[in-house]
Amino acid sequence: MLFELELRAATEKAMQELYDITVSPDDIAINETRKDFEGDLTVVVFNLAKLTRQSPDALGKNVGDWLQEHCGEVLSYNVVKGFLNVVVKTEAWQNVYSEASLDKTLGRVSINANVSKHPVLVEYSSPNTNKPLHLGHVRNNFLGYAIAEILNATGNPVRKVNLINDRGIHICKSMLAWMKNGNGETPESTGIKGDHLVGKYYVEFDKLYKAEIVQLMESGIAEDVAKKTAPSIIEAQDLLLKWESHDAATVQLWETMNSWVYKGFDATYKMMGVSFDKFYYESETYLLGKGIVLEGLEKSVFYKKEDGSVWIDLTEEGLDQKLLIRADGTSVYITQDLGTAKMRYEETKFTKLIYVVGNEQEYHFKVLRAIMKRLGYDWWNELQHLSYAMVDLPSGKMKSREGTVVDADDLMQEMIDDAKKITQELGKIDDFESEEANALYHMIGMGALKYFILKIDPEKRMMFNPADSIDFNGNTGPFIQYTYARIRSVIRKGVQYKNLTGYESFNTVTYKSINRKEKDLMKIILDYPFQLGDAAEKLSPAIIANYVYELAKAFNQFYHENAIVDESQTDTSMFRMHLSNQCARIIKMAFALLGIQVPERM
RNA sequence: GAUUCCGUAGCUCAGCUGGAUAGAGCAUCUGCCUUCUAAGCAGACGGUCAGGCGUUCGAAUCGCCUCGGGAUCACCA
Repeated sequence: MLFELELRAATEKAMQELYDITVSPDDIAINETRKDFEGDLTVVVFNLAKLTRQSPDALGKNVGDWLQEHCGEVLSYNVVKGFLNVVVKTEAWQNVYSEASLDKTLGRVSINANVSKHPVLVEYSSPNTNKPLHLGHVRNNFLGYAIAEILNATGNPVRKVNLINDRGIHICKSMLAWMKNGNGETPESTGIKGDHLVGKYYVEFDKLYKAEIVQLMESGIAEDVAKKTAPSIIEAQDLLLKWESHDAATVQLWETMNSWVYKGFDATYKMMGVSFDKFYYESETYLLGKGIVLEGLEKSVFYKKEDGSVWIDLTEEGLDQKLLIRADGTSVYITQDLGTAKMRYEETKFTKLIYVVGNEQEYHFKVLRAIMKRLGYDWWNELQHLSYAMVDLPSGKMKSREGTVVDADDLMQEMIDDAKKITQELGKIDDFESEEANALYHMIGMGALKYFILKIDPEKRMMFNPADSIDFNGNTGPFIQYTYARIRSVIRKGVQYKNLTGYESFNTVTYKSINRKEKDLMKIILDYPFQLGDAAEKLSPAIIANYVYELAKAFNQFYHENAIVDESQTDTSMFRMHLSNQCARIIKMAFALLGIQVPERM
């Protein structure tokens, strides 16, 4: 909040001079003044009053007098039931507004001036190559992309990385089913997108496997035994062993099927509008942890059991004993992660490594941090887990093996189709060429989907009901895109018909008759850098999303009560054009951070 | 069982480092397009902030307990 720090400091000084009492700045509570009272900022004086043994009202009055006398920015004040409401001079708002609008980034650099040259790594997406992406991945991808953009906007160099899980039993299952029933099918021969084709065989494998289990159980075998001894799972495990021993035919099929999947993922990522600076593949990193294990044993951080398995005891940290190397010498998932983290640090000297991963892996990342700390890497604390909750369907959890998923490609296509339908019904862009129109449908459909997902706090589980389509009215992406398009339209008309050029360099300080809605809008505009800083600190794109909504709403209120283009009042028009333009700039910039584009017309 | 996250209007969500009368959107109902884009604006309706106890001048917000939901506690990844 603008002027918060100044007011805090001034209040502290007032207490010192008036009462000779030293208060810590943390003890001074400052809020935005509620709409129903006069004022901009409010000092809550109850705890200060206690120190002076005065009534809150009397103290409020004394401090208010002092502020009015000593602070150039303070116009007046009023005290209501222990709340000191301070009115900041309009001139002061205008000065800051004028300065901020000259800044191309609207104040972003000032937030974080002394950042390191070393990058922040954001790892997200991290798909398995045995099935197409679904709604859960959509949340991951949107979040990861947005958080990388937000960190970048606050001055951090960012690298987006993707660790693809391309090896393991899951891909062997798809391979096996394809070998048995594939008849040489390819994406080209079937016209099916590569990731979907491979996913189809994964589901087939699972059906067969389940049927075998049922059969075994009917012949009197216990469930857990049946699960381990079903012929198809044995075959899949054999296939994995063959892969690990570099069997040529197996490796070739693995490469072929993975290449189908990558082609499919590329298309999906492109549709999503997300990108990566670097891809890592688990088939290349899964052996990296061995060095860490040796190091841990040497430092006696790890210990070896009689069977040869390697462990760490984390009970002091409130965690458990954790396995790092199996008795047969193979490594487990966390061992790979330890090795990968170390390699990345050596490569990049990252200032932070942010893992965008679902909250079911919170324990895993606690363990990861704890082990790195024990091993003495002082950057252990820079490993951060951006944890997000699952997406719920009304029917319960999504299970890709059972086919109860919302497929990412289908969902995006539906959103774009809905956008097309609604746009055509409104009939505002009938003059668009088809290519231009399709780009707009894509923009709106994806905007609706991204905003729908990103406006929700990552920590909270979100409910998605495929039966109710995502809204295009109210607190939605299209509402905000629409506000942008409307501003652009008004500005175009102002320039075209009323010759209001040069509004961008209009000296806004000279405009004296600011009204209530203009000021409200100005205050929200000036809050942008603070919101951005908050979003970066909390790793929460939802803060940006909710802020832009407030901004768009404030603009719409202003728009309805004030004529922007008015030939008789050039100054007023110029000021309002300037204000509208600033508003549009922020909407565009902030939405870009969320990966959402805005149209000139819709 | 242990750890952890969550529970706010019929539905989807803000607000949570303690502050004034708890906010939006959707849904339902009512107004506003021969002035700049009505995907908009204005209004009505809708709340025991899961429940209880405590701390405090003050609790949706902090602490404890209970209830309800999720996740995790694997020689899976």
